[in-house]
Amino acid sequence: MGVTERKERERQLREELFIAEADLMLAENGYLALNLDELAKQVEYSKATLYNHFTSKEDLVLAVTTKHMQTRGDYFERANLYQAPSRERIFACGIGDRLLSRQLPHSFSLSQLVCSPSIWSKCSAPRQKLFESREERVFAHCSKILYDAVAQNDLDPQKADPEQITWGLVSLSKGSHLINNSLTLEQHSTSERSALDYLFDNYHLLLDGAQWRPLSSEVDYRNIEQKIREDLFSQEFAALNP
Amino acid sequence: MGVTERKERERQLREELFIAEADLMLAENGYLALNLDELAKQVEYSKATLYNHFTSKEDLVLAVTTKHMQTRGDYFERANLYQAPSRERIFACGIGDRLLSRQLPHSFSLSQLVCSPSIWSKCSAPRQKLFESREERVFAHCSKILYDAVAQNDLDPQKADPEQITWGLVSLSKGSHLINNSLTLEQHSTSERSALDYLFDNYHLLLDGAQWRPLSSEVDYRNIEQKIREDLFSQEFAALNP
DNA sequence: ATAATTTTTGACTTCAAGTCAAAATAGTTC
DNA sequence: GAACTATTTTGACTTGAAGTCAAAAATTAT
Repeated sequence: MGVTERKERERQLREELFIAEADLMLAENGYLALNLDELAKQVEYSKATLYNHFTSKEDLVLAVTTKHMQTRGDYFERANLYQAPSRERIFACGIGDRLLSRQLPHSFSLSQLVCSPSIWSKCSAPRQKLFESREERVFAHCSKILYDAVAQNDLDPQKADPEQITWGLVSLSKGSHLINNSLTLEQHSTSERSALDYLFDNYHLLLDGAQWRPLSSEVDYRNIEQKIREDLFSQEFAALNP
Repeated sequence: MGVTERKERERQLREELFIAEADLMLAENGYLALNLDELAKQVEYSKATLYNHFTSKEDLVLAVTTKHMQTRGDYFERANLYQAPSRERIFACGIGDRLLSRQLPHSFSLSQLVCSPSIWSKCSAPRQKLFESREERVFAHCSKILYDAVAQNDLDPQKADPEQITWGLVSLSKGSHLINNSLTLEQHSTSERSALDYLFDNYHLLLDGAQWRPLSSEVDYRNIEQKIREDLFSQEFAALNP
């Protein structure tokens, strides 16, 4: 008798509906403007039903963010499995990251928010665990690429610590997106380009500094960027600008 | 008759008291836990008096953050006026930045917060202007150092765009602090060191990538870090660990 | 001393998160 | 298919904090 299973499936579907709708609203107006009364009306359930699924507003936001992190993991997996030199594979992670931030411009500020103590502490333990495992998966793909880079002699761990490089790249990405979401910082550019426009250039500055071969003086990473877009993310990029 | 002046001075002092107390409370428990009823009790004024000074809770937080930005500007000014090669001066900015984040560990998340649309839009125009000018001052000191680096032939603008480098360094700093404040990200380190511990190493990776002379293969920036601490920030660092 | 002005405040409104007992619905048993 | 049980849903409620305002208190001017 599959009644329990069917019910569970329905519950799952309902939850996904809630998460998807909350995602839309978050994309629209951000966390502080997210109103559960409004969301309840939108999904045509009562607010109390929402609280049947999520322990708090924060818990709901964590669920949305976990979904985003799943997608990031998918993109990084593709990058990791890509048949290319290690430096191209790590670059592909960056391109996937950038793609995600175009598809879901609010994903960066959400994951910041969710990892801050005041939000995190109000989330349920199961959802915290799930988010952590999704995030772990993202890091595991990075680490694998770093490991291969050393194994394949593209990177000398004596010259630059692989873990350091990982944190450098993550910092660059997070920082650039942060600046991009900031209302004041952008203004200090004298050119029209801003932190996010320079992100890939700065990746390569850092990787050149670490002497991760091939250096950007040896190959043209602008062309390689195009190649990676086509090889790994052609559908997604095509769908971006309709 | 200096009655108006005296009153203005008293008002100013009162405001500083409010800001200082709010700063303490923010350092303690963060933005979401900041309660204006509690703050009013603490400073022994009514909440309505607080609203006589600040148009909203957000406006108060912006005032706190502006004070922090003033200090950052002071540190960057010191770095800019330092009699040393350009690369040491830009490094000194990084050291000042890091110092500030030790003195005021909450300053980073506050300035993030304040520049997000939902907060920024609830602040008064005069305080927005003030914050922007404080931030502008910080950038102006950076730009001056970049300009000098090119003028003194330490940096070739053909190889790496000075504006790009600025954004790279700012991204690295913001990103590392962001990670440091995140409850989940830190866990993915296999060593005990984390993003912030690697920050200066990554600065130098980036600056080496940009070929900003002297390269870290030519001089020992660990020693230079000690020198800068003593030359520019000795008092502040001494006061840090009581 | 008194009138005018400014400052301060307690009591209020508003809004959204979160709770809960009762109603509605679905499933089970005879 | 009626009666009983379990689960799900909900409207109406409580709570807590931001923000408002008219009146009281304090200060200054005449």
